[in-house]
Amino acid sequence: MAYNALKGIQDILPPDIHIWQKIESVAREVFQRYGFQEIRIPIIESTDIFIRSIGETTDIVEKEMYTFPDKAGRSITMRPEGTAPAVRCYVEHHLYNLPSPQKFFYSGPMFRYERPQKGRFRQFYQIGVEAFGVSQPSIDAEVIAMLKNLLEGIGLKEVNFELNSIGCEKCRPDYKNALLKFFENRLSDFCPDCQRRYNTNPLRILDCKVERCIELRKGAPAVAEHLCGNCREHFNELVSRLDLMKISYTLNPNLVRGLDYYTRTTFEVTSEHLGAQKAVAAGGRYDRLVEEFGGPSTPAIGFAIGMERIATLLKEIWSDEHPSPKIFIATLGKEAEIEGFRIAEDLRAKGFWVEPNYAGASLKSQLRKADRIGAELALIIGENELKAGKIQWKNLKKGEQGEVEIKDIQAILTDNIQPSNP
RNA sequence: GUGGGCGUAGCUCAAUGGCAGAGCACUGGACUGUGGCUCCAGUGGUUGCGGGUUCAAUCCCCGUCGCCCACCCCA
Repeated sequence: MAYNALKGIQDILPPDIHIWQKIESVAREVFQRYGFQEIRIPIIESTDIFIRSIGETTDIVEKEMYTFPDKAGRSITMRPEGTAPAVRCYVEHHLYNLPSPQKFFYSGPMFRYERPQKGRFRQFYQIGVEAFGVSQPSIDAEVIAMLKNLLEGIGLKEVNFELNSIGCEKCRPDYKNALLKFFENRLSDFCPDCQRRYNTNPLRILDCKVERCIELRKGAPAVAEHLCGNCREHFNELVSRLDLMKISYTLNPNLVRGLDYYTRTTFEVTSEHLGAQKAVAAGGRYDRLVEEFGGPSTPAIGFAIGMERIATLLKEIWSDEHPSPKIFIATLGKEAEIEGFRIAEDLRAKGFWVEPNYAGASLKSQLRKADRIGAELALIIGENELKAGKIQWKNLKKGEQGEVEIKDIQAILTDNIQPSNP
């Protein structure tokens, strides 16, 4: 084997690709009902865009970005996530001048230079949505409902919605200070990672899995108690909307997003059927980001779905469903092969998936192939049939067989198979 | 970046310091032009790569590359 795909980067082939297509088609259908329109945005951007939005001290920016100089020496980065490019797009095209809200979705690969593991890759695919221009919590609830409908639409069950508010630029600093104060004099008892987090992202200490740290942080100030009036009201309203829609969720005060731009609402959908990387979708508000990118103050909210993780879950549900040919044409001899070629084109024009026999082979091996590729109907053309202007047909699922004049093929097809493939 | 596990046929995996195997898949035959089931045969390997120990290494040792899982972090 001369070449392999790069570490953490994988090919997606049939039959897996059919699961991906299913996810994408359901997503499009759901997004349309909620008025989210597709945008196509680049996979490379100026490096600054990600540093400014995600945060200079985050792991993503510090060590996970594919960054390189282009031929003119500009620093280019392959997008590690989609929100920052979407916001850049929104501001660049002055979309804030259009009626508010503007709601978009996009899909495609993201890139992070990480050590791969279950559910984590260096090139991974997301479907992302962003809604600009609404500060009311109703859109938070709507976006979460849309995500729920999407996941249900593709048949995904047994997922948990987790919800939190991390406050706004007014109340988050207060909370952070309260947290720092709480950890200050017992910091040396925490694990090395938490001691590092104390400086980089103290909210993350709340999420540490080390048992000693879990014990030590009991009694730490809760974010809910430090939200300002507006943020508390926003969160309460969101929660009551979700209750109204009978969407079940778990309040998780430790749900901290790693990206700097998040404000207020954060949420995550997790599954227990995955490995350590169990979030299948996640998102939140980023009310400051548009302004930071040079646009007018514009609230916004979005989420991203991890395609590989969803596909992993769906693989179990969607085990053997994949498209297969409807008709196989088996022929014996050059003349028959040419006639079969003509019939194949005719049937394809009528919308059927037709597989011919390309190379000469025994009828036995041709029918074996027809069976193995999952064809429903075999058409057999040999010397005898050519002379008589007829073909043999065989229903491979039922085992029934018969003979029909070539001009009457259509009747056999409608008796034996569906008129077209999905 | 850190830690652990694993690399043998297309796939899933055996094996022993002494001829490298099975199942599945693929091709053909039993059945001159009729699939699935059965039976038979065939194709397919520098045992990831490099070095070392040894009369002899797929096996033991060292290095290296790759994959997997976990930590960190995140979709």
